[in-house]
Amino acid sequence: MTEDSPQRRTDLPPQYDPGQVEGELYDRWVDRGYFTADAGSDKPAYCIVIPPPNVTGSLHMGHALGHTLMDALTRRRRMQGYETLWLPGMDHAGISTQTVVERELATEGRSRHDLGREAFVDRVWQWKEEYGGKILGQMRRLGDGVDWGRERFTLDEGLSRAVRTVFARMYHDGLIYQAERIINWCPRCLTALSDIEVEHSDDDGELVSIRYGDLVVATTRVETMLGDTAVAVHPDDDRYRHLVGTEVELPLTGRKIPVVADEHVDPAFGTGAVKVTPAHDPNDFEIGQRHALPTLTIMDERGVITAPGPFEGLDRYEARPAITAALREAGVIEAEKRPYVHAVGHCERCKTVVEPRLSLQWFVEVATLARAAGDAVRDGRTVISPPQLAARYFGWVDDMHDWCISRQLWWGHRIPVWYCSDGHATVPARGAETVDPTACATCGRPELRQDPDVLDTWFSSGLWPFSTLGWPDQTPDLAKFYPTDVLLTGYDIIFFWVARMMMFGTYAMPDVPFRTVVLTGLIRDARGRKMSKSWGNVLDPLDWMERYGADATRFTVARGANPGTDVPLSEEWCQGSRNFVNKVWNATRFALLNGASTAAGPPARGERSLPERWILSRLAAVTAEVDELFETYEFAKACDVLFHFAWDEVCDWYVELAKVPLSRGGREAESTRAVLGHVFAALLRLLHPVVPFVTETLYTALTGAETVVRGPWPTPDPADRDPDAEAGLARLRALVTEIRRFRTEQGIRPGQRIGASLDLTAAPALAPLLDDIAALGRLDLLGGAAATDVGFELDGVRVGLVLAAAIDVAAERARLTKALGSAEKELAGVTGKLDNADFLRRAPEPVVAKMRDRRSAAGTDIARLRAQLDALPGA
RNA sequence: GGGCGAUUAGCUCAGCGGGAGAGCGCUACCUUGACACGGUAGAGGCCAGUGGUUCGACACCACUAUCGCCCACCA
Repeated sequence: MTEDSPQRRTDLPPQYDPGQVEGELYDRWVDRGYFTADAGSDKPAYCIVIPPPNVTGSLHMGHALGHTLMDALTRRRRMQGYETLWLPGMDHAGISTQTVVERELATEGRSRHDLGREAFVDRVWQWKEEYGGKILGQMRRLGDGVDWGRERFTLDEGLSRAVRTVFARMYHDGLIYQAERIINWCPRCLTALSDIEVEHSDDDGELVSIRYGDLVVATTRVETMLGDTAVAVHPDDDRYRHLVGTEVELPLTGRKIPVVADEHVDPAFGTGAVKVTPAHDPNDFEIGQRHALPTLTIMDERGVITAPGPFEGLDRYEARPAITAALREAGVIEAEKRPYVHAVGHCERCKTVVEPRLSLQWFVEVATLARAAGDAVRDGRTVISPPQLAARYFGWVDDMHDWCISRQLWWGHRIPVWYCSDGHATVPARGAETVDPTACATCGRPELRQDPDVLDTWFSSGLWPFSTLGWPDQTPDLAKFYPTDVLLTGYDIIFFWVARMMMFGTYAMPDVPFRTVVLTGLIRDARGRKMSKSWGNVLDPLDWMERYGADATRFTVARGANPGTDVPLSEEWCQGSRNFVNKVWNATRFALLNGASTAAGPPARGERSLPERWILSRLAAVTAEVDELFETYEFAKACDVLFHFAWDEVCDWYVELAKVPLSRGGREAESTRAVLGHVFAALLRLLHPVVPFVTETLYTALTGAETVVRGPWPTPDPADRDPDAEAGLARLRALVTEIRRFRTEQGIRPGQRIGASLDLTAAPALAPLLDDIAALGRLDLLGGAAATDVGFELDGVRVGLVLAAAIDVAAERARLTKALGSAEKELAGVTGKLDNADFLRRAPEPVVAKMRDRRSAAGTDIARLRAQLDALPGA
């Protein structure tokens, strides 16, 4: 087109090729600094910190979902003129990473102990530099608009200072303590685990009844009997009351152990008598505490029996049958083994059955922290979206056990506690938290050694929202961007992470870590199952991006993201998204080929044709709707609204209607070009947060602008709303559809004409259509696809469904009769309502009005159908 | 053992007091100068069951059934 300005492009290929543009565009965005935040800016701040993926990690569908949504939120705010910061980074992922490197060492036939601590940690860093952070490149591929200049790692220098500062302060505030407790122990990883690193599953066990002197106890853990130091019964249990205070003999050992009375025992379960093993069971430990029972450890850290005797050296699972056999031989097995399903804890990382183990560990006392974390949500300083998931959050923070934070690992933040030779603990002083102590705080001795253990990974990730912004220093970033605006993550880590950030944030900072928590669902396959390697149903976003493009991948996950519900995915969905992206591509291409332009802006309201009034009205409505859906994190709906507006309204109707004036040229064509340009520019901007690449390519081609990344985000113009035009188009569409249906059902060929014979005076309801059509000119140019489909002419004001000679009169009569029947039924139903006094009295006025409309519409339908029936040949 | 949620078209899901919807799949027709990664027209549903509230219930309430998920130290 001759009007094209030089920088605009019209030479786009008929199929969008994402691979060709995505990488180049991303680099350009980064190079131009679009994602770089300025803490000194006057613009309002908008900040999201990324949930740090594991260094060992690779981008999976869960990331694709979360990152797409975070990117969309940030991109929209950026377009709106906010100073946006989306801060990237990674988590050192204690156990995971250590395990990966240990496995690598194992292939060389070595263990971490062969290397020693320092060399091993060096080795992990080396691994991290070489192979870690693969996911960062994959984030670029997805289009994540993060500020790479602010990338952080949970083990980097600044974050380590934050960890030490918080630890020391909490210690001095009495919120961190050391204690000997029963903790969850993984005999394979050889470390303590927190409660949430333990997964429970219902496993098959066997309940064995064993006679201890005058009592019979039932247990699923026969092997721990070697460590029994009592038998407990309920204090009110009359069966055993006389035995309380006496002693019974522990089989195989000859040891005498006391019978104690304890409320914990359920008299209705089993025999009502419980063996008590304080060193190997958390309940028994507490019973032991209450009755001052000795703790007898009979198993080492690998789960091997250490009690002297015939079972010494056996693994716990070898010991169980061996001891059972010995008990049977001793004649103390009371009943046959009974199958029994019970919940068994497994190590989240390696699935090994967790062993409760008595050991000295560091704990966070959570009561006050958890209360503060709960209150922050209760009083609305932080909002959880969707709100129904707040219940889960409260359920957890309101009933939380103390958190075991020490791990017997080497990869992580070393616990900042030093011991003198007398075992006194020294923690860096308040105000000098990052300075290593040089003398024991208790006895002044100078020789100190640091605690060998490291902190739970979640300790450092719990500080993420402020440690990444520079805390404990008072940095400009912290001042500008804290509290952050949104924390977006899957609902599965509400306990692991969200609650912890809330605890630390409310403790260490003057305000909450984030204003809103947006929880997404989990990724599922097309049949709603979890994705897992063993099911073979894992979908890979990298594969999708390769074959369908980053935009299609993003649109697919975003379109599935209904708040708080799981996101089913399948390759077909992604193909659909790819098709949609291509549709947008081609429609914009059509606009470009026809000289669409944003230079002039849409024509004045009084000079707009019906289709122009209609599409601009719809654009205003959709803009407002999409904007609101973004505000409320309704991503799936926002995508759905845009999908249908773009495809059904812009492409299928407006573009087709636009062909009429475009073919005529002149002022009408000018006006159409301006409207096309305006509508497509707005549509591309609305779509940009979710599908950034294709929209950038098209927007710059259409407008000649440097980028769409900087906006502006469209704002709806309420003055464009035009209910009359929307109603007019609805009538027009209904008529065209009716004509097309008639042609299809009658088997009328595309080029074949049909003549008119319906007298409009018999169908007055059609009259308003004529005005609409008259405004458009010839009906045979209506509606694109309709152009040849419709194929008959508007004859002055006379129009009609014209029955050609060759139609199947009987079939048409049958169809019309059926339609007449349902119209009469509708009329009867609605009339019945309107004759109902109760209805008229109680129903709200709009409802009544709607009923009247329906009655009137049914009436005209009946008249029209009768007229058509009468018009049939042979009537 | 507690808590939460689901049950709507073949599949995956929206709708949540007044005319049953979408995507994919399916049927028929169409190589139409943006797009076959397309177009047009269709078929397909006692909205899990039973009671209740209401002028009116797929939507609200109660119970039942089935299926999920989360939490949980009854051996």
